[in-house]
Amino acid sequence: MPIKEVDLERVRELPFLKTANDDTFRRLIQGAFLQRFPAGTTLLTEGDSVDFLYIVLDGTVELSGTWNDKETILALLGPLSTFILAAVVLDTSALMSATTRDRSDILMISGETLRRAMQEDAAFGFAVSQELAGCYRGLVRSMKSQKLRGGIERLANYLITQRVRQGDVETITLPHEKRVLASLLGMTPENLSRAFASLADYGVAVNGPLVTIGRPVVLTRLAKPDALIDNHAPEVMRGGGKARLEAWPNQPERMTV
Amino acid sequence: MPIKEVDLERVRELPFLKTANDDTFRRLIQGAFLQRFPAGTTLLTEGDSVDFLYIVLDGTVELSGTWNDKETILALLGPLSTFILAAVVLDTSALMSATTRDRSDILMISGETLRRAMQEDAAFGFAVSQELAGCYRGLVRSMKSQKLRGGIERLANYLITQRVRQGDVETITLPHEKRVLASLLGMTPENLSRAFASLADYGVAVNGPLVTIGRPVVLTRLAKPDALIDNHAPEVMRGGGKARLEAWPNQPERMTV
DNA sequence: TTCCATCCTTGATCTATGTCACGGAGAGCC
DNA sequence: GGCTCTCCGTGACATAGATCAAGGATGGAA
Repeated sequence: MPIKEVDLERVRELPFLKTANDDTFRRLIQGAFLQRFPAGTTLLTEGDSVDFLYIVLDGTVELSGTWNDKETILALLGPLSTFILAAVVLDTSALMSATTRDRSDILMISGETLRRAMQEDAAFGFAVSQELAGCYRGLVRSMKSQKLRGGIERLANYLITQRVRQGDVETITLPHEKRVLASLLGMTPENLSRAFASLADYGVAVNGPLVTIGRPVVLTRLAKPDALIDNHAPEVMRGGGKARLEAWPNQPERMTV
Repeated sequence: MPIKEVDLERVRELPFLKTANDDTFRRLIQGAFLQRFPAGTTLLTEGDSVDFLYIVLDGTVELSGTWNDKETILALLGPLSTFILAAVVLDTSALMSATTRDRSDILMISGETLRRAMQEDAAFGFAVSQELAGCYRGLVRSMKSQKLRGGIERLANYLITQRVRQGDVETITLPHEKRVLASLLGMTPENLSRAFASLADYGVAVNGPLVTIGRPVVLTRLAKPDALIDNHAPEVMRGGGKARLEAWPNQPERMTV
């Protein structure tokens, strides 16, 4: 699948490619592939050695890990996310599997070329560091959420984050199947159902993939969102008024769709 | 506290400084401080803006996060670990608090200088990327352990990792108080006690900070260690023989003490 | 020595979460 | 319509983990 001019322009706008000089950019693109995959395609299995940096141009990619016949989803990535960057930088094997959830257009950049470019174009190398730092901080946030909050609280905060991202609407649309969401939030589908049921007391009404947040203030009081865990970018949080809610800066961090 | 020549040599050996050119190294050190802190000193509180990259030269530093009056330990760092690198690279505020657990010697490098150096010395910038990538992968491992394993399994794997790192000895020494270990493993101290008690059936005997692993094979059968979760570097795993145990490469990743 | 503080352990109990089983709603198909 | 499939919700139950309370061990400090 040829790389279209319009795709190139989109990719060029990625933060970690924006500061690269034209020469670096050209080199990276020259050895790159753009491929369209159907839903459910396994792009990478954990343990595989990694030859490419992947960039989601369209669709959704799920990053997951397994152990002892159990599986968990670690992140869901939408357009213009990179993944497997850390493994590429270290030229080692992947710790996570990557699977498409929708039909997806994926740009694959040669890992070898990327590493060489980083060592020759310092501005580009710095931008990659920033991208990695963003991924790292995204994971720190997930980890804190996982260890410090209970299931209902994780769900409540997820809903609030979605609400902000979807433009403070009253009714949000869950972007994924509920069993996928359950795994991302670290619980079973059965428990997610029950968590939704519990949130009815806080003004949350569920209708298929549509979730109406009738009393955002009440839900927020339960969720206690925190700027150091929840990344509500690009919108800024209003209301609430507690210490940590006062300043809610945009974080240039990876967003988990 | 003046920076001694011997300290400089140790710091120079850090992977992420080894490839830096002499000029870069000199510049980084020039604006650096070496400070000795007593145990229990808070170096950084989550939310603080970050001006320095920290490097543990001696002692132990705990990275923790809080929410809703609960606290959890995210990592315990020993000598020659860096921390808060991601926040420095992005010039943003810290997501974790950092506290000394022992008396500790900490080298502090100006964040501004570091960022400038990265953009001027591509080899150095690349090395920082590798350091960040290692931190990221360490967190991915923790996350998988947290979401996929139960408390007893997490403890069992912790013990096996310690055994490998301490040189395959029969009796290992827990490097931290048990309540600290409990928080790191994501459980309460009470539950850690009970988890130790359960492991008695698998040949584990506890005596204060000394833990004797009488039947490593039996414990390993329970723990099911996995190269994609547990980082047993620098030693290589022997025995076991299951698929994923065959190759257990040394991972150049951050080690959580 | 006695006192006190800290850390750890243990038992009783409660809560959260996982597991198993079942049934309904809806989509696609013949 | 009737079939089958997947996803979702729900009840009954089992298990893991948290909480509360108490007490034992240890190691200073007076």
